[in-house]
Amino acid sequence: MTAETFSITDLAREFSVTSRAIRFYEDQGLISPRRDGQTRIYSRRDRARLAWILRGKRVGFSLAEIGEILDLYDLGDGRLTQSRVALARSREKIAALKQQRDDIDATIAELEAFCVHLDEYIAEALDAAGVITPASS
Amino acid sequence: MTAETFSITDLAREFSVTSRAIRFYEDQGLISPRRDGQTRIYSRRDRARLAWILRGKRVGFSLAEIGEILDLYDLGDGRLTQSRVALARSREKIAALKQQRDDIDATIAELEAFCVHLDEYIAEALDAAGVITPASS
DNA sequence: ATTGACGTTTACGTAAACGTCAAGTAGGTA
DNA sequence: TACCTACTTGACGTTTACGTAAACGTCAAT
Repeated sequence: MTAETFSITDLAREFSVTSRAIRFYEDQGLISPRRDGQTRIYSRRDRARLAWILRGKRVGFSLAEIGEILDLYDLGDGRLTQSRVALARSREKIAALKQQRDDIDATIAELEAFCVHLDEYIAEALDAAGVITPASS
Repeated sequence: MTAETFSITDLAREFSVTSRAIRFYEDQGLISPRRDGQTRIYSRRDRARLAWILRGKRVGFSLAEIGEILDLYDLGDGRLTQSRVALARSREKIAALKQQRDDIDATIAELEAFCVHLDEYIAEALDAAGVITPASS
């Protein structure tokens, strides 16, 4: 079974980030590991948060936005109004992400079409040079 | 039919960016409109490049990366080696984009699940307060 | 003739997300 | 005891992508 707690370098290695970055996320209020004296000790929950942070980054969220989202997860008191706000915010994020996914799909499509052109061009160029290409038999 | 040429503010308005940003893209070598004296005049090709730039940004490319990609499109002499490089680079970008799309899908799924929880929580809270909710009849 | 809208360049400012020292502590090992 | 390693907190540096202000030219309308 995986360990219950982790050091900062454990997490740094596991997620391929520097410990400097992890401390920075803490400065920004995104993680709050407990301490043993000065030393930070990360729980699995902290580890999960870090994973969220990093994926959020890959998806294009700023650290501030990631902070907001993580806050939404910890409603704490679970007040009704707060839940509603969280719901609205979450749906906004979802809409933004869907838009972004469409952008990505469009970009992929365009690049793939471009690859096809390149393929054809390369095949022709080789063909013109008298090289036998797989599809030109 | 749409105009053949555009001013910087035309494009700024159309794409909701500042003219400052557009000039900046020019500084970075991403667009090179022709000039009438000092004044920039953008062709439809320039406009298309700008659209590419902005979508590239939304997708998470840096301006430098966008520059690379745009360069790939203008092979110019169309040298064989260059085409092969372009092909390889394009496929790398495509792979990265697909990875990113998966990240986005995962994030959307997580947020949607969270929304479901919130919905349930809100319904329960209202129910407990004696409010009649649509699904609790 | 002046105002206003639009354009230009040059140059410094800024926010985000860390990198990179510097300088010190705490604990284990040779 | 000396040293090494891991960890800590500042604090300044860096890159990216523009914002913003200064100072000016151009042209149409009032």
